[in-house]
Amino acid sequence: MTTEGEHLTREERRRRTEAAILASARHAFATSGFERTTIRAVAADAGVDPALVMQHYGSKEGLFAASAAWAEQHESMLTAAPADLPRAALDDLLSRFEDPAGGEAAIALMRSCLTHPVAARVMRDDVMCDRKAAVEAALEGPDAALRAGVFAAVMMGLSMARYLLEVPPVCDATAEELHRVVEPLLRALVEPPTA
Amino acid sequence: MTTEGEHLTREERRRRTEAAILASARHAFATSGFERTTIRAVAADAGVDPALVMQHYGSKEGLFAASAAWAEQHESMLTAAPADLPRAALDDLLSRFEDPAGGEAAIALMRSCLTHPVAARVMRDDVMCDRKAAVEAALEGPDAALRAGVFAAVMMGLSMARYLLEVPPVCDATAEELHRVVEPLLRALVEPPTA
DNA sequence: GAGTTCACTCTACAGCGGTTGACCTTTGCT
DNA sequence: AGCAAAGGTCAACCGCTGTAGAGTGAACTC
Repeated sequence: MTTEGEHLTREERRRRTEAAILASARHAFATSGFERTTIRAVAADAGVDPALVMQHYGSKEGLFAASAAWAEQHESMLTAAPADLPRAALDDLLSRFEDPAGGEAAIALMRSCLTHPVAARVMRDDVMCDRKAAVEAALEGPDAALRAGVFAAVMMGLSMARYLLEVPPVCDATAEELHRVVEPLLRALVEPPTA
Repeated sequence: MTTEGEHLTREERRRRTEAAILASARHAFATSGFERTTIRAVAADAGVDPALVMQHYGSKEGLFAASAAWAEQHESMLTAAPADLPRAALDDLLSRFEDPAGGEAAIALMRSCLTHPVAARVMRDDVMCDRKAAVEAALEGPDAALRAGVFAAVMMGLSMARYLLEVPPVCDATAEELHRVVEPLLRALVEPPTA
């Protein structure tokens, strides 16, 4: 493809096509999941030959690994006091998915995390356990580990309902509404079990 | 297959092999998702020729439709007072997934609900919206619809973390521990927002 | 300005997987 | 017994998809 821009250095060309391929791949993986996206479709969308995709990323697995990613969680998740955790976690979720590139990468990971072994491992060990650890560190009292795990599960359920399944009331809600409804819920997890 | 039982009527034979195929299919779909399970594998596991599967269920989609299902929710979900909803919902979830056949059918549906169009539709429109409606009917106050939707999202997140992704602290917890940790959380959603 | 390198394309292979139609074999009816 | 029907098998087709290898033309080097 390479629009009619002139005088592109070789490396510049390479970077552009590589970026184009990656963008198409992210979109395809985020939309259709790993199994349903074909190298050919990605290549066509990027205006490129299928074989070129292989040359750049080695294999479909390699392309997926480069496309599906979970950006670092915000520092606020790690440093927040228990009382501030709910807000920090929701902010982290919202900003992560609204980011244009990172959002699709995150969606691509989630989309396949129930059916693709590597995506499942990343989701379980990296995303969920990191989340859990961050929350658990701030918790006290009994069931701290389980409460942290449930915290992570809730965030995952919300993300999937809002961005992947697109369940009506959740995917249409504004950020404010979500804060209003979800934060009290998370607070019930984070606060030491009253009584 | 057809173990060495004697004198089976034709219809009886048919029922048995059909049941064997369905059991294998449920297991395969629940374990690997729609795209990764092959008719051939299902047939082999059931000790049957692949073509027979087609004859019984018409197509892979038909087999999936027969395998992935979401049993009716317990009446308690529909008749519970708001204060009892959390317990009813958790009981519904736990008993649904521990049921030997229904559990795999439910897992099969969830496993593919992010990547298979029909499964996604069923999950969104039937499961989530029914759940939401049941909860919403019991709620009052502002954001009732959204709170009901978030309620459904939380249940989905828990199910996936526990039965599909198998995230450590959540999948190892006993029913009692889950009740102890999750119910207060749901109560925060169900109770009218205490200003 | 000639040769090399590198991005890129074309063509083809090989395997898999859903699906089909012809065939066999046992059951049930008369 | 004999015929029809239904459960079940076998072999094959056909399209798709990941992947590999040879080739091409433009960009860089000297």
